[in-house]
Amino acid sequence: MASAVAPEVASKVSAWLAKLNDAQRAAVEHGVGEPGAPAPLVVIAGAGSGKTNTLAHRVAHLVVNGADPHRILLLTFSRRAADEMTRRVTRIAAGVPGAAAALAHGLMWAGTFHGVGARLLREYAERIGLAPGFTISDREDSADLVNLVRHELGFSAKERRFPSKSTCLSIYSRVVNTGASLADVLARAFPWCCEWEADLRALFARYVEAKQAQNVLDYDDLLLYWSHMAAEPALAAELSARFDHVLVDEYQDTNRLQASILLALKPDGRGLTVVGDDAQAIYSFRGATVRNILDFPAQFDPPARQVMLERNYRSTAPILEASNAVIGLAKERFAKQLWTERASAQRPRLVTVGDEATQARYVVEQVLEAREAGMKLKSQAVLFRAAHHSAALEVELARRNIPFVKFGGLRFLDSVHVKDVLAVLRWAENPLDRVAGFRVVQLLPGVGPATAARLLDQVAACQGTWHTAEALAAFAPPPRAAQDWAAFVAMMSTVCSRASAWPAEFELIRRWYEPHLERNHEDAAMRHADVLQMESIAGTYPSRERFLTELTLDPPDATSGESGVPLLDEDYLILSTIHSAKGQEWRNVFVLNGVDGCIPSDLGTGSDEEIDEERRLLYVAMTRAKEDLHIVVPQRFYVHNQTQSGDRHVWASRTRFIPAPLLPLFEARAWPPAPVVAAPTAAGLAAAAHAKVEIAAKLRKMWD
DNA sequence: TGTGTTATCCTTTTT
DNA sequence: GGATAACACA
Repeated sequence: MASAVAPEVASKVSAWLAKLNDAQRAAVEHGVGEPGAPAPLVVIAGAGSGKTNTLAHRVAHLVVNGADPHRILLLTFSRRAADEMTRRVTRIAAGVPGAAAALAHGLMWAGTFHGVGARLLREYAERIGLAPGFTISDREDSADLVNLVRHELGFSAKERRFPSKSTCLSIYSRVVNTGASLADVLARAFPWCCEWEADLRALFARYVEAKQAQNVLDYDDLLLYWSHMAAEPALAAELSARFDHVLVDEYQDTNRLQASILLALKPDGRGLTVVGDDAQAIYSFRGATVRNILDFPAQFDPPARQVMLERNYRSTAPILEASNAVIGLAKERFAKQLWTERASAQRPRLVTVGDEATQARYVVEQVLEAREAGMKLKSQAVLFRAAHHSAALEVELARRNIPFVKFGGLRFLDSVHVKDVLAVLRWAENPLDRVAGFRVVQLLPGVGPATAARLLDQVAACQGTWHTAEALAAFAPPPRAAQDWAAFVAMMSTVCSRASAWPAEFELIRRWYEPHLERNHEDAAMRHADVLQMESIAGTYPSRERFLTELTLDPPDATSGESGVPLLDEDYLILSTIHSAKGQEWRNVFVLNGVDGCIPSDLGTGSDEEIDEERRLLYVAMTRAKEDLHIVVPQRFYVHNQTQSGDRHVWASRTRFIPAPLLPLFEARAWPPAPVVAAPTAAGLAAAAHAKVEIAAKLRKMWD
């Protein structure tokens, strides 16, 4: 194949190959130009080893050598990663005539497992007995449905408290994603729920029935249906033949179910490439298993080719040494030692501060200092284990008027008002979506769960004969809701019949919703602004169906410290959970709360595996830094979760992942620097007395 | 049957 | 310190 390439193209290809190191090049060229589909390949790519770049080059290389981009499936961890990859591939292949033309529409099949699953299922829906108009319910809606079922089965009235709706859903999800038995999952991950095994089984059975009756799929279903579809002999060959190359990024964070999909698509592994780093596996809480990548080669006969990328291009040597040392203490890991040529005299800093407020001030001052020295805010990031760890910092940043964008944690979509509006859309899209309908009708004053249930039964009963709006009009509302009923029916009938085009119907819904919003919420003005923002986002999607699907699968994940997201050309600081920071890098990185109880989280210290996962989390955080790394250790820590007694602090100790023998790899210091204390002379005492007077005066002045 | 109030849970990370 | 469930009342 390569020999068929024109000379000027060949020289361009060799130019980009020359920029890669030997291992990267081996990964890029593997099997390309040989007859038949390439043998299976696994790339173990250390942090900062140019993994994304290598994968992008491989895709581009395949395309330049004749692969059809429409027949390449690229599975990434997030939508953002997929877009980034598509951009790079297009850029690399630009200038190669045939390839550039083929890539004019980008990569058609780049996305997350869930996103691609949703697309395939819509396409094949009718052949697998699924109504093509299915809606996808997010975590919260799925939990609400579990809750409905739970009440229906009478489990809410048990003498001993039944597990909460979200616990039930987590258990269900884990069973589905790991392929383990319910008993195993309960024993290993939810030991306190073992006594409920039989009831849970009944609950899950009803939950599945309810989803099917309502034409709703949850996240897990997107994978589950895909996996069953790919295993179905009638469809397997067709699906498998559809893609010549399947490439998977971040393979260490995939679960058994996802691995089974890959295997069904490419049973002999030919055409399959997976990339990942076992040292960065941080998603076992959602069923991911590092065994997927470790056991990948032996799955095939002959075993998959294995390429290791160990040269780090990102961090300076001292940062890398410290990171290597931290991960080196893990129990089980893949032998690999990252190295770099980027020398620096600056070791990572281990900074002890008094408390969280001081930690916030330290970060802000260091950020501004770096900013003064010419480092943009955007090149700096603050990382933390849990979303709420940044609370004190956010206050300080707001106070000092420093713009920031936060990734991870609470989402736009989690707020009640956003969910209310989405529920209207989802109900219109899918009249059988009971969770959505249940939510919508109860917005009307005078309508509660009982009336809502009656109404929904009636809507469901006349499916096929009547439309939703007609069923609503025929319903006799309770007296208190009578006044609002006509407007409600009018709005629903316009939206259901699509009498108003997308996205105009959004405005219709907003206008209907406004009075209810104001009646139910004190802070209606702020919430109203969110709804308006959602309206403008909605305008960027071609249809209601696309809007709903993509919003649940890929919710906007950044929240801004300012009102409204900062403009793109504006400079802002990045705040992010460590999980959301995966795959990214910054020149200057701060890790908050480097203490036991935060990293590792005290909720994750049950088993050795859990502790090792927390260790990898710290490793991921540290390896995001290119030039400077600060791990901040507050000594005094406010206890959020305390019983009655109230205002307690706890004395925290440095994270166990940086034990004493590792300290020489860090520059340890305290902040603010301890003042040089002179012996208490008479003059000193006098000065101290003077200071007291000044403070007292200041306090009084506060109220002038 | 709907709603407002109080008590009690749980509290990580995300497609 | 926030959401959710049980409870009492209208």
